[in-house]
Amino acid sequence: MLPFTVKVLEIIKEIPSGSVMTYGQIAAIAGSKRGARQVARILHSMSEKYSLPWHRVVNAQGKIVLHNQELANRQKELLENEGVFIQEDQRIDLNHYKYTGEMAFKKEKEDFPWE
DNA sequence: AGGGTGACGGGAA
DNA sequence: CTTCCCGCCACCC
Repeated sequence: MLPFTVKVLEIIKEIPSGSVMTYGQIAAIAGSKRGARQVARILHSMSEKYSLPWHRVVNAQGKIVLHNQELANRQKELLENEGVFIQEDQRIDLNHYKYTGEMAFKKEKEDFPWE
C-alpha cells in the first residue's frame, strides 16, 4: 500500500465526531496538494474494510458529493446524528465544523443554528 | 497501450 | 451568485 494511502487513512481516522474535513485538505496534509481525487477514490474503495469515519469527509464547498444517492443519505444521517447541522441548501458551514487538526473549536463566538 | 472517468479544486468570466 | 474550464492522477476497462 502506498505511503500516501496510509497517511490518508490515518488522517481520516483522527477526525473527531462532530467535525468534517475536505478531500483537498486531507490530500494536502498527506503530502499531495492536488490529490483530492485520490482521496475520494481511496474512500470509495476502502471505507468499509478499514472501518473509517468516511462520512466526515465532504468537498471544499461543504457539500456531500456522493453519486450514490443511498450512500449520500446515509452520510447525511450520520453527520446529523453527530450534531453537524446541514443547511437547507445541503451545505455544511466549514467555519464551524472543519477540523484543522489543532484549533478545532477556534470559532465559538458565533451561535450554533439549532440552539 | 491508451483513452475515459471520477465521493475534487480553484480560477476565470 | 452561476457556469465554464482545465489541471490532476490512479483505476478500470
